[in-house]
Amino acid sequence: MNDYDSLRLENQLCFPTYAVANKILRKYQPLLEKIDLTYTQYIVMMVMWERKRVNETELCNTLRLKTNTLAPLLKRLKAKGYLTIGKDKEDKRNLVIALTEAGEQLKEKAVDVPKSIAEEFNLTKEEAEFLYKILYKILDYEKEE
Amino acid sequence: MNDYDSLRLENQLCFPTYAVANKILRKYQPLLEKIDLTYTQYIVMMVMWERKRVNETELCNTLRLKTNTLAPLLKRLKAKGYLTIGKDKEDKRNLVIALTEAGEQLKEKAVDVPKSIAEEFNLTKEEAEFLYKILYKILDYEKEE
DNA sequence: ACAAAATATATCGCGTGCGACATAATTGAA
DNA sequence: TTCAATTATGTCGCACGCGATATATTTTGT
Repeated sequence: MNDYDSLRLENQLCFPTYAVANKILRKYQPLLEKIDLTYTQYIVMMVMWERKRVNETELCNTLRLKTNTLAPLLKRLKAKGYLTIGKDKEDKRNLVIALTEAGEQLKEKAVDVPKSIAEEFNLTKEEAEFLYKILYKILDYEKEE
Repeated sequence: MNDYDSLRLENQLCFPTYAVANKILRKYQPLLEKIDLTYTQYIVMMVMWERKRVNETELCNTLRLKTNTLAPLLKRLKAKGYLTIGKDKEDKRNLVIALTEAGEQLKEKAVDVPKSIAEEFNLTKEEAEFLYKILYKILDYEKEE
C-alpha cells in the first residue's frame, strides 16, 4: 500500500458513510413529504414528541447540530404551528421550545413514517445491531473534544 | 413496543448514520481547508486522481450524487484549474471531465488529508471492517430500483 | 458594584443535495 | 425519414449545515 492508496474512495470509511446517509435521506423524503416535513424537521419533532419542552442547547446536543442550523429550522416549524419559541424566565439567554397541540397531533400522522432501515436494505438482525453499536461508539467518542 | 416507540430517535438506525456522517465531515473540514476543497469537491478529485478522465454520468454513479449537485461543483473545480469540462465528440450529450496538470499536482498536497476514521474514533480493526461491509451492502442494495 | 469572561442564541455567507422542470442530442419505430 | 421517446445535462428554488462573527444575558473576580 503506497502513500496514494489511502486517497482511493474504496479504501475509506468516510465515503460510504456519507453516501449511505444521503441514500437514507432520499428514502425518507417521499414519506416525509406527505406530512410536509424535511428529515431534519422530522428528527426535531421526534425529540419534541418525547420531551414536549426543551431548550435549544439541549436540542443541539441531542441532534448533534449547531444553532445556526436549528435556529431557522425552528422558525419554520413555529410557522407551521407545531411548536412555540420563547425565552426562559429564569435565564433570558435560554430559548425554550415547546410542543403545541398541532405538533402533538402531527405525531399520529407520523406513525407511518419510520422505515426500518434494516428491512429496507435487507440487513440481518445481527448486522443492524452491530451497525447501531458502532455508530453510537463513533458518536459518543470524544464528544467533548 | 407500542406504535410510537419506533418514533424515538434511539430506536432508529437512520439518525446515528446521519449524525455520524455529519461528524465525519466536521472532522475533515479543517484538513481540507488547507487545500481549499470542500468534502464533496475532495471526493470528486479522488475519482479524478484515479481515472483522469470520466463523463458526468459515471461520476454521478460513483459518488451516488445527482447531476444538479455535481454540475455547479464541477464548475468550481474548473474555475480552480483542477479539471476541464468538455463535450464528448462521439455523443455530444455526454460531458467529459478531465484532470489537469494542476489537478494532478494537488494530489501531492492531498496525501496528508485522509484520516483513518477507525483510528480517529477508536474502532477496532474488526469493527472497521464490519462497518465497511455493512455500509457497502446498504449502498449496493437495489441500486437499480 | 462593575467590568471582564463566559454562555446562549442570532445573523451572514457559502456550498451542498435534491425535486421539479427545461433543453439539447440521439435513438428508434412506423 | 421523421417525429416521438429516450438519454444526458442544465437551471431554479428551497432547506440544510457550518464557520465566522455579532449580540444579549449572566456569572465571576476583585
